[in-house]
Amino acid sequence: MINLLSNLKIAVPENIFIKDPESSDLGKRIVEHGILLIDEIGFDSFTFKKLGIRIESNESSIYRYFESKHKLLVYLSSWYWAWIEYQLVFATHNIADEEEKLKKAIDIVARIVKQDSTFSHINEVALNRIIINESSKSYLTTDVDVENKEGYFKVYKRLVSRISQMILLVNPNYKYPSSLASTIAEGSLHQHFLKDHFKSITDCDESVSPSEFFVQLTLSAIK
Amino acid sequence: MINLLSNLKIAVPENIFIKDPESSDLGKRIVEHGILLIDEIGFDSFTFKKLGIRIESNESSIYRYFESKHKLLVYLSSWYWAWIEYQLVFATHNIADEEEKLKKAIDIVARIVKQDSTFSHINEVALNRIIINESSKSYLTTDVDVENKEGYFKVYKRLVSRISQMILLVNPNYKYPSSLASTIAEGSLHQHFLKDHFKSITDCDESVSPSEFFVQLTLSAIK
DNA sequence: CAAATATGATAGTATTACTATTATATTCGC
DNA sequence: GCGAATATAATAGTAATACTATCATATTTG
Repeated sequence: MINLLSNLKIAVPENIFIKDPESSDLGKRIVEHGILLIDEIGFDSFTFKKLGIRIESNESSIYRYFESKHKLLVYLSSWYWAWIEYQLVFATHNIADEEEKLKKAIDIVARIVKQDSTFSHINEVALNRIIINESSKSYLTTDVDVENKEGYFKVYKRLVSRISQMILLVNPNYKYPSSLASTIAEGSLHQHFLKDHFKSITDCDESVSPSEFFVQLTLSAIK
Repeated sequence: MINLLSNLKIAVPENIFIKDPESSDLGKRIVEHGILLIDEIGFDSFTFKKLGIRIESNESSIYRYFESKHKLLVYLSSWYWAWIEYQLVFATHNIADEEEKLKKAIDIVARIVKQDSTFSHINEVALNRIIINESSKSYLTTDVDVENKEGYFKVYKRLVSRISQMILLVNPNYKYPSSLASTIAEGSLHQHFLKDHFKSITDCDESVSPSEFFVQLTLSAIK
């Protein structure tokens, strides 16, 4: 699988960036070290100036790729969800039983991420931490509706819709497939956050995973 | 109920503020118009300078009540959850049946807020919108762990724990009471957000409420 | 090899999130 | 009713942020 897919590129909506960071060496370094720096100091403290120093490039050059740090976060979120979607489609493709398929899908969305060597400049483990800690800041803004119209969140919405479809294939009469799917996606990030910071209000730990919890929740709700 | 409780004060952890805003007229105006202004322009654009102009007071005076706008947000979140907790305790107190009790509790946490005239300077409807749109920013920070140790989030955690206890009273063998409770609390805010901005990934609208969805989800999971 | 394109360096701007200081009101104890 | 304490207001100042603009210098390409 690793070698088979070495030419694969994760597709992110084109209007999120000014210049495609995948198209140049500098672009890839911006994304690579952008992920590492946001993971280290948090999105709020992150600036293009600090990133410029880190990659020994110039603030002004980074602005040629992304209009703002907010757009970089939207880019990283889209990349992450497109990558999860690709894993989900790949892993569920040859499962015949619809219920098994759904269980696998939930597991992929809710599990903790492992490094994927297919995309050498992306540290998926660090990116996963960013998604857990920062991704909601990408849409909790006053411009959500404008940016949503521009398609900034379509990758995420498409993934949730896929899960929603899978739920309906297990039970075509279930009344809340979209709400359940969005609860699985957002809720599993939240459970990961809770186990790292607010342990008293989650049951998730080394022995209980968010995947396990959401599989039980989902199957009992729809059956 | 309104007159009965006219002396009631919602208790917020004392170390969140420098000076208790409930203790003076200016303090109340800071909270009152802080809510309205954050609701209008969003937390990210909100500044103490703008609030000072709005209430015809001085930026420096506001800093005598709250160390930063972040602390004001933590204060507002705590106030909100303490207010929800009080409603929850009050409304479920005389329900004998544990399942009915839990259903009522979920409804109170997940329903859309109506104005409560008990606290005249607080616009609960605007505050509810702030909680939906901004409250996760109060804990998605690099200092969560420090602030958590200081007790900044204890009101929220206590509310989730109450729901968790109620779940266990319906089914003492259910494996994930805390994760389910935290999913209800956070998830219902998220569903409200989705119905306002990302309609395609929720089933909630005028006819289906987040309360209804989470009641069905919860009861089928634990029974 | 010239032209186009990419990157780098520098400077500048309005705003933010504060801190510090001093002045002026208001309230309180006696 | 007065002096002291406390609350609020006014002003100034600071380092950092989130950019924009301009010009210079590499590098690539046709």
